[in-house]
Amino acid sequence: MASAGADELSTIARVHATYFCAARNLFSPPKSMTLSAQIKCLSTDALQVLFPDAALDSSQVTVNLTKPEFSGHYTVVLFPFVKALRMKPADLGKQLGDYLLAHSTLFSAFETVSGFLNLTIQDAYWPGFLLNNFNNTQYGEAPKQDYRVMLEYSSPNTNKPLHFGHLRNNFLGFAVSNILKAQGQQVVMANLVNDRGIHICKSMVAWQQYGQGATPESTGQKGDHLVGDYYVRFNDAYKAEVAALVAAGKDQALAEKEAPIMQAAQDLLRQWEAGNTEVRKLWEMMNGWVYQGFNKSYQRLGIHFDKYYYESDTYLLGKKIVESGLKNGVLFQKEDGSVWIDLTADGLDQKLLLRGDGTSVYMTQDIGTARLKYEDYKLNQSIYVIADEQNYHMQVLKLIMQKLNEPAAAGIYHLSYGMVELPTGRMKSREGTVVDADDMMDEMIRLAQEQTVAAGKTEGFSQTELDTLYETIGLGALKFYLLRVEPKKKMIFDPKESIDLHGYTATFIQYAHARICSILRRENLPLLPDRSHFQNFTHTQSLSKGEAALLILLEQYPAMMATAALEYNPSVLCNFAFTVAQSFNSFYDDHSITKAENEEKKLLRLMMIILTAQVLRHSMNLLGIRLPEKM
RNA sequence: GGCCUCGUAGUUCAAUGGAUAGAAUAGAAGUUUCCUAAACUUUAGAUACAGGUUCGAUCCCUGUCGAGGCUACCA
Repeated sequence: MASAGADELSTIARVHATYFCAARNLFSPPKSMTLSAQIKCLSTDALQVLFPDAALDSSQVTVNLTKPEFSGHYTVVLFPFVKALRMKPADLGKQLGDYLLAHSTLFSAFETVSGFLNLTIQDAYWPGFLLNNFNNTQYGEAPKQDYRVMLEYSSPNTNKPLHFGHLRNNFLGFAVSNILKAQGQQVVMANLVNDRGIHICKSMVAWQQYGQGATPESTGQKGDHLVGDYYVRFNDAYKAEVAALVAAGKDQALAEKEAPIMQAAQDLLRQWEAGNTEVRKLWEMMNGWVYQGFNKSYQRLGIHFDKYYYESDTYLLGKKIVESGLKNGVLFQKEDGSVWIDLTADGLDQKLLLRGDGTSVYMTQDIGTARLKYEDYKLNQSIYVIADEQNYHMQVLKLIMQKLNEPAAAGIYHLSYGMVELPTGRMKSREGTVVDADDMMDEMIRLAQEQTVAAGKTEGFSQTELDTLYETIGLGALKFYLLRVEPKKKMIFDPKESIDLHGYTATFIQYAHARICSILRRENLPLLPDRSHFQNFTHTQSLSKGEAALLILLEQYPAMMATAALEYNPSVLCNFAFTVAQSFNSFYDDHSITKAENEEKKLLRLMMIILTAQVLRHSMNLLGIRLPEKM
């Protein structure tokens, strides 16, 4: 898991290193490189020319953004060279700065402060940048490549509705899929439905015993919620039975095993696996209810899948692979007939792959699915979006696949994320202490409506438009809230405190976007005007600090996207879009656009805000967040 | 017990080994005859603890303390 990530990172690092070294085309790095990369390239070459004996290479060159309290935009860190070259930082900075200024048109000034060389990007850089990109809907994306990756996400159990924790999984999987697509990869979004097993049998037993034929139609209840209620019902009954047995003098462990309703559930599972027609019919009916419910939720969440896998279809393949592994001697059988793999040599434990009664476990089915996925799409990589409680499971899966000599093994990567917890601890659907996903969506939309009305912002909208707006704001806030934290960190959500619509939120970004659209409407311009509108643009005046700050940010978008993709980390885009919106708001505050000082400034700023809106839309749309044109 | 995460302002989150640790929110003080004040400006406030490596450590290493997860013939 961590090691897979590290491998990936070091591979990319190597690619970059060779790229920079190969870019020996002195002082004319490719235009397609980001500013930061160009500066790194230029600085490396300059250092090698100035100090040929020092054997410096690009891996030692660090380029950062200049802190706002200093003048300049990008900073080269000089400390690493000071010792090797036996020079004072100020002297080194002066030499390097002079050289860069003399040999590149990128910079207009430099300043050395302690061990940092602060470089100022020439104003003349920006007109070309803007004209090339301001209305480019693909700005930030990378070219298509023949790299096939599957993202498995959502992967629900069919015995209960989605809860708040599942939402993190769904948003994360959807967002990362889109980010990788934007990076040119060919992505299959897959959903592996855990449709069989003891969990659904529990709901089935409870429904048989207490349901009296209830259906979604007869109760008016969403199917997944209906089935989920019987799952809770099962556990209530189970607890009562265990308590009764214990009160009658039974040992706790024995009581848990012998409780009649549990035995009934296990009996159902055996009948299911034996293909009992009645059981299969009940199973199909109740799963069908759940799928109807899930589909409604998915639709509302705005997520979708290219491919569904069902555990009931793959577990037999898993069994087959396990059986052949047994023949090969990779696996072994215990006296009771159960099948195991011994991973103690790898520092792990022995792992069960088939029960003594021949029924399969979770791992068995995962083995089958992994092979099936690989054969279906000839994948370069297979990413599993699964909570970190399954880190061990995924580590073992990959290892078993390797030992079984399955070609799918190499591409398996676990995108592990921290669980969403309540202030009181984990959500437990068995105990009914969950924040329901559907309820959460309702609540967010309600909140959006309440605050929109309170702010008096409903003028000029039809009721349909308002409903759409509330949903855009409410669901946007929900998605942003769950995506803005780095995936691997766990997060705590307190239902008593509603999700904010101010500050570091989707609403903030949506508002900046709406403001830009408002300006464009005023100017009778579409969101993405034709380049001919700016044919007369010439650059003669220097940029203000606010203009330069926003441009520096916008230029970083492709690099940010690449980072988000490399780290499988949508929070990078949340952070970036928020910073852009923040920078725009400040800019907006002390620069007039429609009433700019002169035509040149007006055209410049129009291009800037058009690109700003484009970047905000592009980044947020990847996360499944829509930006309204009016709010 | 073993293995793996994680401890940063009151709170929620940032910070490829680089400058005086950044935001948001809550707190304090301001801004609207001017393109949307769901905004902007100013202000106060934090690296759990102890060592080590380094020119430089929130980041890497060791130990202590604290939180969580895994270690099922559950999924």
